[in-house]
Amino acid sequence: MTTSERSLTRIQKRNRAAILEAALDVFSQNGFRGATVDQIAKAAGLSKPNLLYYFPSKEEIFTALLSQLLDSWLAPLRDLNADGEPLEEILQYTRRKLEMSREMPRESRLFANELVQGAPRMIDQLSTDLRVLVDDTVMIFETWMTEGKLARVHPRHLLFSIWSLTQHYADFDVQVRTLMAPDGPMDGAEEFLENLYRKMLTPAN
Amino acid sequence: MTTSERSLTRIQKRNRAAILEAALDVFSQNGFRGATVDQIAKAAGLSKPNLLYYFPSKEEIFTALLSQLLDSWLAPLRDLNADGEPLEEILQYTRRKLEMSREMPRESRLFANELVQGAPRMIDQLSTDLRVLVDDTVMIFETWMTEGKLARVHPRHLLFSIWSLTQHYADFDVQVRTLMAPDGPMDGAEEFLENLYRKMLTPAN
DNA sequence: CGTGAGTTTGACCAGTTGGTCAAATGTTCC
DNA sequence: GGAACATTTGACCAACTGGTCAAACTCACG
Repeated sequence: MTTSERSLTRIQKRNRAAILEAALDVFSQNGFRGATVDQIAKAAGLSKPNLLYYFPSKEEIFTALLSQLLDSWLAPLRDLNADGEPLEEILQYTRRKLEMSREMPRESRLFANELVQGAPRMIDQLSTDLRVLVDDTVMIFETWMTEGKLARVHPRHLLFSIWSLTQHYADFDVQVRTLMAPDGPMDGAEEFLENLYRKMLTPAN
Repeated sequence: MTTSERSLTRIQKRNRAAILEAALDVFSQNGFRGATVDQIAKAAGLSKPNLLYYFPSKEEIFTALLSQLLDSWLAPLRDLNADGEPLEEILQYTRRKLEMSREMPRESRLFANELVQGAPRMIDQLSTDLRVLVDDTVMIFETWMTEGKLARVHPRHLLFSIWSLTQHYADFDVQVRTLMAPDGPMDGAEEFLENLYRKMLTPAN
């Protein structure tokens, strides 16, 4: 946030929020380059010059949106409790990520879109914030494994697997939907994932 | 293929191939809308009008590329042998998909880009060709499970899991690379996946 | 070689897009 | 009620983009 929340007019608050909401819609559907400022403006119920009165450029809308979303996107991982029961913590995290695929598919696709094109506007945050968070998580995983509370697997690939197995349902929704029909796209997904991680991660005695 | 391979000039063959190769590069990096005809032309070593002499439009380049690639992309799945040893067949398939992520990341990203944006130019093939192939595969999986040669899991989610766990490494390469450094992005991936599928799919006795 | 078909190109066009600007309209607050 | 400030808009612009076209050039082949 460049401007402090306090100094914002009633109208500024409403319009900035509407713009970011509209931008999420449009960017997640079309990617950065595929989205037009006009589309976003229309979706936000503003004229293009009016939108550009609130954000100086398309680029700025996008980065504002990214930094606003990244935090909440990563929150479940931060909530991982090192003192909890390892397998249950991981299952809980997986469930939350799967739920986010269902409830926040636009956010998932926004990141997917950006990542698949090399994440030109995200690399900095990836290599700092996310990297740190992942390193911390990996240490937790390793402690659990050393203590014999979790089967030994590569901790980073474990994390990737959770991300890809859950976000897949949001990012490639069209494909999943097509191939699951007439069932709903996520029918049975939770059971599948719970079984997968239980079998893989339950320590051998 | 609209034109039969036979009736093509030496030059036509060379240039059409160069264009498709260049198009794979450009489309996979930028998505359909993000790619410009000029970029593709330059990458193919042609002028824009010259490129448009071989393909009538950007759209046509893209669809030609898609239909050319989809077959080879799905080949490993077609090769699944219903009479083979179930677990080994699946591990073999997983290994091949992982190898394709390493060796053909552009193809993977091309499809990912398209799918994440709702696959407007692929839906037909998804709901016909791919759907049939998946249905066939599901039947094989179900036979194996009924015979007790494979632990019972949701067959469609099993397939999705293989796709997402392997293609992840190509599609989100930037992220994986950043978070795996200083190790190579795919170090340990094969072992991780083999362990995962063995543990999940080995039938309980 | 020369001729007709195949290939290449520069110039061009119309539509789209990100962004600007001055003027008009609203809002706030004394 | 009006001055100062915030918001909104229509008109506009330059850059980019997909695509066209006629003219020039190159190549295969008799």
